[in-house]
Amino acid sequence: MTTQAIRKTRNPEQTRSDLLDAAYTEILESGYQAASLERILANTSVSKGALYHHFGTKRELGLAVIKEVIAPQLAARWFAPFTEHDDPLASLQRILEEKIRTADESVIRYGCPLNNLIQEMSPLDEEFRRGLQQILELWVEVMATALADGQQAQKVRADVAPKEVALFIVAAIEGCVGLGKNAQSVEAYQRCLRQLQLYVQSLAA
Amino acid sequence: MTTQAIRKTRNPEQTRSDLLDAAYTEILESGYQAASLERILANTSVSKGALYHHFGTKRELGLAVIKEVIAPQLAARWFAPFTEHDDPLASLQRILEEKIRTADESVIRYGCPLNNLIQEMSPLDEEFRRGLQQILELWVEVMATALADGQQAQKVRADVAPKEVALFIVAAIEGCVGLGKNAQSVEAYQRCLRQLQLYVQSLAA
DNA sequence: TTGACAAGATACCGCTTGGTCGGTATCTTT
DNA sequence: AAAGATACCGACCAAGCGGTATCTTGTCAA
Repeated sequence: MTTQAIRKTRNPEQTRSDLLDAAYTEILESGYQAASLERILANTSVSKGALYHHFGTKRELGLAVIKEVIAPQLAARWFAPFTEHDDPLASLQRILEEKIRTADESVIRYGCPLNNLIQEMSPLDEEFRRGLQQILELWVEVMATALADGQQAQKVRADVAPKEVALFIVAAIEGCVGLGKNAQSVEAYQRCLRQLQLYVQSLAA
Repeated sequence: MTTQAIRKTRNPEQTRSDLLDAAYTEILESGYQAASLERILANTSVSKGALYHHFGTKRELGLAVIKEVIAPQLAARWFAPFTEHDDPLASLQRILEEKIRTADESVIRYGCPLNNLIQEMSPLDEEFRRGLQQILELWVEVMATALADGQQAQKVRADVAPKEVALFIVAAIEGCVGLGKNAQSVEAYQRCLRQLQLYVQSLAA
């Protein structure tokens, strides 16, 4: 016989979304493997029963965080701006300028959630890897397409290989975040992105 | 009363070094937090008592791996080649060419031990962060010095800022490894490094 | 109004984890 | 040879982990 501390009103979608948010934060702070379900529950005042009602395993929760939290977040912050104009280099410069301007301690502290999970999980779990890879490929594709369009519009040098350069730029971005994170220095992060800006500039026709 | 399975001959240095090697591998495969002491012991046939004789805590073992295994390894593979010649860009191209040529599944599978630990540990443990930062700073410094020397010798464009560019190159390298790791694709890794080569080439006077 | 099911609660479980501790064997010193 | 320090052994421990079982309660269609 148990007395239950019942939530007044039910709201399964809210519960699910609360769990995803808390899990996202916990994973960002501790990594996936070290993420504690107990801690996630404590931060949501959701019960373990509710958690396992919505997600079959910790793994499922982690995969859902990738698909439903991280992917949309990156899409909004990095992909979307490209589709707005016909000069991809200008778009990219604007994005980078924005990142440099708004860089603060929170970005530098925990780094890029995508990159964090890549380094930790991609050798350990094939499904995690594929989820992350999907985001990465979309990112590269969006950028490559924009670069190719830019070539048509004579804004981008004809000798650049769009896919290759897009891949490199994504790599450089992740690298910059990573270095800034370890230096715990907003300034180092900004200096690194500035060099990337110079590189992007050199791609102009 | 316990009967002990004694090692015929004592060899503390060997034991310590065995532990460091096994810990390095375990950390590379699982990350630091998920690294299991039991598994390390199983791979070394060293007893738990011996481990805790040489290292006070798991943390000490991890820090020792950074200082005594990862740091020298990176120094040998990435720093040393710079001091050999007076044309830093040529040195760098040679290093990158070598990396592209010898890229194999093992590099792509587990990525860069330095980068892995950065993403996982730098927000969680200040001493880990400092140990990793020391390696990073040395790397950047070696490269920056080489670039500055290259400017003196008129081999490097006068308008490049050595420290900034060195930082960016290190970031780009880590980024390339990271992307290759998640793509599980030697080819993606190579393509990414090729773009870095083109960038390095553009620095020539 | 009621039956069926979704949603949520909580006590509990087996297992692994990093770490401890009393003890023993070997090596060095005197 | 005695003694003291160093190296090593392995049983044990508390805590935290992800996961399960069993229960109650809210919701809504029939």
